[in-house]
Amino acid sequence: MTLSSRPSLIQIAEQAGVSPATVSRAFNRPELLSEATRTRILETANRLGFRPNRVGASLRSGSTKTLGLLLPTLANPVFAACFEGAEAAARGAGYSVMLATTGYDRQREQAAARHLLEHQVEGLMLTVADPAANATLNELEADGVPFVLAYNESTTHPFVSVDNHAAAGDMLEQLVGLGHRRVAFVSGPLADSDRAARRLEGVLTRAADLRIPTPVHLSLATHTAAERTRLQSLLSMPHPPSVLFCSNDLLAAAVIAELATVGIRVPRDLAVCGFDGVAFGALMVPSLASVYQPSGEIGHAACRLLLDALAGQPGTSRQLPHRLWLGGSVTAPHDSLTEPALTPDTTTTHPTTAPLPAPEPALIRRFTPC
Amino acid sequence: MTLSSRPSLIQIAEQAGVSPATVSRAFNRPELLSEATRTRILETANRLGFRPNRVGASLRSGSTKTLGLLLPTLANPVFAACFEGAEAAARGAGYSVMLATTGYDRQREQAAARHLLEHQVEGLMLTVADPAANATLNELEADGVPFVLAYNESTTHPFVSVDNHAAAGDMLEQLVGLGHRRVAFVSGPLADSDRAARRLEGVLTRAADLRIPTPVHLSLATHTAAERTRLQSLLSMPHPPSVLFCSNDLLAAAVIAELATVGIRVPRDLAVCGFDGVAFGALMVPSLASVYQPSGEIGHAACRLLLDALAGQPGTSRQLPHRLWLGGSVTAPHDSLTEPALTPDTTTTHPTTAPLPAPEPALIRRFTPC
DNA sequence: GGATGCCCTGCAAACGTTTTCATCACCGCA
DNA sequence: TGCGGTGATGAAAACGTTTGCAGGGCATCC
Repeated sequence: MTLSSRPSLIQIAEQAGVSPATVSRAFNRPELLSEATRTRILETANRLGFRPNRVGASLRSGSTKTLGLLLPTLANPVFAACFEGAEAAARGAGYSVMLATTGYDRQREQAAARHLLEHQVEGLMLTVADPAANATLNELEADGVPFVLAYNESTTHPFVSVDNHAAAGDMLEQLVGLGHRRVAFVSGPLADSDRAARRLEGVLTRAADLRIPTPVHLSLATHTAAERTRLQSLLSMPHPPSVLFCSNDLLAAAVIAELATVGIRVPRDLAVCGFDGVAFGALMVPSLASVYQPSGEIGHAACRLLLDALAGQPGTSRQLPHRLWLGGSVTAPHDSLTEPALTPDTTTTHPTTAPLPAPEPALIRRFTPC
Repeated sequence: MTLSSRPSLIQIAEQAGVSPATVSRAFNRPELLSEATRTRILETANRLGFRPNRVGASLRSGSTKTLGLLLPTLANPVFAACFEGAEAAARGAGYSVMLATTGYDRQREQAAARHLLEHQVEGLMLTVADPAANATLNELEADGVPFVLAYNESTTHPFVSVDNHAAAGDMLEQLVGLGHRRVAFVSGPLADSDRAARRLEGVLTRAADLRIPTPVHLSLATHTAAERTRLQSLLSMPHPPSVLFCSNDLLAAAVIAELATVGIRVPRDLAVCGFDGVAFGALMVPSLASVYQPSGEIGHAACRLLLDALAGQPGTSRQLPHRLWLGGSVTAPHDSLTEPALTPDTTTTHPTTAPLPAPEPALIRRFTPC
């Protein structure tokens, strides 16, 4: 019933009649001790409720066994999944993860990175707006802090992502295969996301390959009232797009909701697809067509890459395979019969494109508890 | 270009020609120093790129300025928002948050709590299955570790949540006001979530108050194939429910998707509502009717409560106000004309029930970057 | 001019652990 | 009997910081 704080290693040593060093060894190098002393120590520790103090250990050993993870926001389930993947990988290696979110704000990004470094994280995993020009990254580099990018792609820094260029191209190809010719790519400000920029590029490149009209790019900025009219004016052009390819699923959902308010039905009047493959997209009605990227694995792989680097095994950047999920939000355009459709075998194939397995049969299960 | 790790406070002291103590004070108690020495130290620190080592500081001061947050999963945006709220509150007070997820697993819960405590977090915020009987909580209590529950309600432990009982009752009342009489409450196993249990209770109590037939409870467990048929058999009863009240939004979305596969349209054939008020619910078409709970603020308030307790100002549990969001997934039942509707003023009113402000006009903005 | 007090700074211990080095007992072997 | 080796443990320093205590300098006041 005492509120006495837990005993330290020293008290265990005294109680067990050994030196502090021996107690330490009982936990970290048990093979060095005799059976007898080891069990005696473990028993005393148990009895007194000993809990090793990582702060002391970290200070002395110079290793906190902790990694930092810097993400834009957890409101996007993509990043939430990334955290869980990274955390699992870290835990598997005896490491902890310290998470911080930036809200897409450069100031907070830098502040958070420094904060994590003050906590002596041994390395960092992060997603930034544009790795090619990023103050935080430069600082890390200058400091010699090991780090790995997640979701970003870079020629100069280690990263884990999907091949955004190819993935977006693959989705476009599917759309074209369904008969779509007039495509609009919808995104936020490209300066805020190199992913969106690459996806747009991928769409444009593949469109040229497939010889369809150059897709329109609609970049929605902050001010929504105005953006709403821009979206509508896009759709009231003489030859409006038959499909909107949104740079991420959250945006796609928002766009679909927006369209609904002006009476445009998806996919009947207009097809819409997204990018990310978030779980709730599969629950939408119709389900959201999307490019699935394995977020949990991205986090996991980024963490592994970082851990390997810390262990002196630098490893190499990875592009994990994406999958196309052709949900009900995309169908053939209603005027598709009036335009010649490409035959499937004129389209190029990509090794990373594979049909997504049947929709998760146990979604209910995963969402049941709370 | 040197990979030299950052200098310690000692090097700064040497360079600036002062004692380590003075350097420490330059950062923590600057008012104690003369203008001259303070600026000299700060300059040297800046020049050498000094970064205070929190591990050393924590060890000496006995305070890590870090709190633990233990949540079931980030896959549910409710908890993601909770983290961001808690993190903001902590940051505002100079604290950090260390997050761990349990995946609704008791073993992991306990392990994670211990892990956080080894990291010397000064207190814990957590969401558990049932606070009335929880090994982790008992251990914390026995250890005298300060903690605050989030989302859980408890008579014996401090918590921050909404009034689940009243909130669910209020939603039921709205449904009844629309003409619904046959209600089914759908949840996961109640043992996994005291929130769901309280919501069910709230529904049953209010149903009795309003003198409508006792709502049916459908508890969906793990095995989905079987659950699917249970759901369908519920709907093929002689007098099937006209509305499904799901214990959370993710479940509601999954149920709606499930219904769609068997040709049941929402809300035309059956109304569905959820609980949580997650952002993507507002983006669904039709938008998901739900009980909105302020997750960010729950996290924020829980953190404040914990911080106050650490500061010796114990504070009291809080139930934050909920809001009803009457999305398009709920309309009057198609047979409502055949049944007498209660007049609005026969229904009781609750202070925490207030109409939700117009749907977030800038949803697109929030989801644009990635 | 000496006592008083305040402002600024330094000394040194302490936080809890890890780790290097040394010690000691004991065994086997020549 | 002596010697090298091995296995088990201890002594003590170190990690980077904070903080109680003390002291020196300087001004103020009687």
